[in-house]
Amino acid sequence: MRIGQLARRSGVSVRALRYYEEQRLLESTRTPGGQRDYPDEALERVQLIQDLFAAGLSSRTVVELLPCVSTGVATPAMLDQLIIERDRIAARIQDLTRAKTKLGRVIENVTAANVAQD
Amino acid sequence: MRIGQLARRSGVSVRALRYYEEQRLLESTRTPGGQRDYPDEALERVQLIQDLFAAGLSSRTVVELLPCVSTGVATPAMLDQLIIERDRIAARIQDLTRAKTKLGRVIENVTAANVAQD
DNA sequence: CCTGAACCTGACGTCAACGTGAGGTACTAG
DNA sequence: CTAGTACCTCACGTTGACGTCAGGTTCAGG
Repeated sequence: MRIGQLARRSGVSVRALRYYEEQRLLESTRTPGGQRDYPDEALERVQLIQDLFAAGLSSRTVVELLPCVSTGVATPAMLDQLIIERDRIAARIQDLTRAKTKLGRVIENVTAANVAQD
Repeated sequence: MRIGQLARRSGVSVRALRYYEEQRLLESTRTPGGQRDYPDEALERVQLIQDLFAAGLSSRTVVELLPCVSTGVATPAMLDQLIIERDRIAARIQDLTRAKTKLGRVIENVTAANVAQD
């Protein structure tokens, strides 16, 4: 599969895929002409990368953790890092939940005020 | 209260507080000498700003929503925006929860493998 | 009066994850 | 063989929320 197709299937830009390769998050073989060629598994991989990015991990962290995420094998240091990141995500969820609750209350207030006004 | 004290109390940097003012998120009166002077309520305000930033809102969005967040009065457009942001946060929580679950499974796998190895 | 800490205003630097040309090469259909 | 599209590699631009340095001013204590 070439880069354009992978981009369309995964929903990320061609530029992003090249960036992932630059950051060693994603590999590709090359055609004799020098164009990138991806196996089908690349799609999953890209989606995993996107998930981790969406979770706020940096590409540096992702590149460190990808091996054990895909193979299930990790050094103690990698395990520590995994736990750190999971906890960071959990904390972030707490933050977001608080903010959401706050906004929710504001919405209730505003709605109530508007209804009262009608 | 002067800017240094507000910074220490709120846990944000002096630079950040000046930035908030630049973005019209936070007001201050000035001493005759030109130094910023904050009322006690500024502390709450800063914490609210931080919460909204942490929730991924931009300063532009925050400056639009702050009035109704603090006063409880909103135009229909503001209400729409509030709802949009709340839903965005909810979606983000979903993403993070998925990522957390994924990492959690990886951690389980790794831990199981390591235990088996012992 | 004088010093050291805290403050002031510009204004340029940073960082990540790409976007966006520029200028050239590879692949595919007819 | 020749379009037209997809692809390639630089390499600079973007955005948001500040960090940081320069050069000067204000404030509190002794």
